[in-house]
Amino acid sequence: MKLLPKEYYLSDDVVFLAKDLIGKILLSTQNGIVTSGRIVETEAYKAPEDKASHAFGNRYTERTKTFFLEGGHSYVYLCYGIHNLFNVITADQGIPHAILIRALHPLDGIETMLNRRSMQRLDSRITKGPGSLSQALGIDKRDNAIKLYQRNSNIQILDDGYASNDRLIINTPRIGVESAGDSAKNLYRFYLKADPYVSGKK
DNA sequence: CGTCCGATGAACT
DNA sequence: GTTCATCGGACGT
Repeated sequence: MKLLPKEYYLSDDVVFLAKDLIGKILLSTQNGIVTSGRIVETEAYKAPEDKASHAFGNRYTERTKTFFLEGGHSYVYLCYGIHNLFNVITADQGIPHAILIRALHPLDGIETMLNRRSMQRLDSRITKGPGSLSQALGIDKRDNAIKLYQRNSNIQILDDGYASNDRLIINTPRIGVESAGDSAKNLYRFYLKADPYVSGKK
């Protein structure tokens, strides 16, 4: 079980990293309570040329300034006024690439996740979809712009040796970006085939 | 099964 | 005022 080092996030190939993060473990510690899950679905956002990204055209606002931090930081923002969406910033400082984590296969702290999700019984909706997984892991705006590669961080990404490359990873267009013109056609979404926690299906 | 829509806030026209 | 990287409940087939 190894914490991904800062260097891991500095690649300028955000599409490769989106695929490579499949199988890694996202771990959240909130008030001393640990919850975690294996990443089974991601999407790359390759600004400045990507119209689907908040940082399209290097747009720089109070919200998007996080994109311009060095790779290895988190980017958490409020979507549709309700859902906190968790992203990983990649590449060197000043290059606004990001990866949205869209689904997890739950591992630790399932009881806590059930409580946060107001669910009685475990089913795949617990961490299926970017808003749902953030709620399950207790992620909100306080977790924005933190360093994911430090041992004392509330959010960390770990590699336990799970060989995701030996499994079938599907590559498709992204979800919910129809208005992004040609950028919507890019095959920037990755997911583990046959995993029940992948979004967009039952 | 499917489609529709409200919730709710940040950023933009 | 409108749009938006979403979700879940309501209702029709």
